[in-house]
Amino acid sequence: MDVEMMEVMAGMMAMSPAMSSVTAGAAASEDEGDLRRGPWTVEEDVLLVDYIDKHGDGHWNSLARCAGLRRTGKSCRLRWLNYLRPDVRRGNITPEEQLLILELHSRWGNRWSKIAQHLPGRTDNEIKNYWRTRVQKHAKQLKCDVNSKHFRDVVRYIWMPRLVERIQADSAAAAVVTDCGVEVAPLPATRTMSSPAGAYHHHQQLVPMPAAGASHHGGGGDGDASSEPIHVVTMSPDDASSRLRSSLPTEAHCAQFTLPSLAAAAANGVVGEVAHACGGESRPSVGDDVIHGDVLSGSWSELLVATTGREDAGGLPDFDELGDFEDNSLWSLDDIWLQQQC
DNA sequence: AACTCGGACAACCGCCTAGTG
DNA sequence: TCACTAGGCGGTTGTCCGAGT
Repeated sequence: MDVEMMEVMAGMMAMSPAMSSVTAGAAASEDEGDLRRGPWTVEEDVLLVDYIDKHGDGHWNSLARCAGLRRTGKSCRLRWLNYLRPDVRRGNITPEEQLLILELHSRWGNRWSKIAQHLPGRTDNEIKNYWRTRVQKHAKQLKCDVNSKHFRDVVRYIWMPRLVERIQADSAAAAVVTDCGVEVAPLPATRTMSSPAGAYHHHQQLVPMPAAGASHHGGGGDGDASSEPIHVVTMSPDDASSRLRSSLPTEAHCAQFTLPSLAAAAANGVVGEVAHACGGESRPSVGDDVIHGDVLSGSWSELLVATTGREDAGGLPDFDELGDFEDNSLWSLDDIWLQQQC
């Protein structure tokens, strides 16, 4: 464990009230058997990070023993993957990420780890939590099941277009004001977003989905829909020193998203691309209200009235006016993008 | 100021699958 | 072929914290 890592750990302790506040609580269960349970202490985190730093991960059960951790291998693995891993991104789910989650969930359902593969730095746990707390909340407001056709319609014809609108609006603002030192052209659907993972430079591309099994997770790897074009977002950390600091919420960076035309997508098979911008000083981003919450914050009834322009919308818009689509034909970003262009 | 409630998220649990002897 | 083990994954629970009353 080098000094830098220790500094990072201290920073993480400072930013994680749960971690610091539960240290005493975790000790209460320390004597229950040989294995500890409950929240991890800073000391345990240091042990785990230190060991993995020196020996790498994997073989979690033996790793837990060798590292001197009185934890199950599973617990160590989870702690590492969901919290301590250097490239874990923390903070609010951006509109782009929301859009991607909605899109991918429409394809794969609750395949959280599979979805997470396309959102670098985001863990399956985080995406799962997002879905349960945000998306299912909206479904509940609509008094319908999250997997129902009605809710899928709402997502496709209201939520996702609004996300796209937000992304476009933010991109327009970003074209005027950017603190990244990078010229951002006012292209459609181009925006600058903020992210708490400030230490990273993101190179995000929407490219054809890689072959099944390319996942670092190794398990599963079912190749369903693997031939479909899909977002693949890659990230490359600048340097080791910044990695864990990326979890600090005060830092931000900018990344530029570009969603090219369908024509271009059809021509080269690339649905879109997200160009990287820069790291830099933290500042409130454009569309901060969105980034810190849902685009669909506010009541659904208001939203539906606003969308349909009818007071008597009756809870759901008249989707028949919006075009046909098969019941089992879920939306795609292409559809949303096309709709926005009309 | 005290209390309640809901959101957010870390952590655990149980099941499944792949690998190995 | 079968049993065992490790790892992965999705579902669920527990806890903290902030907003609202």
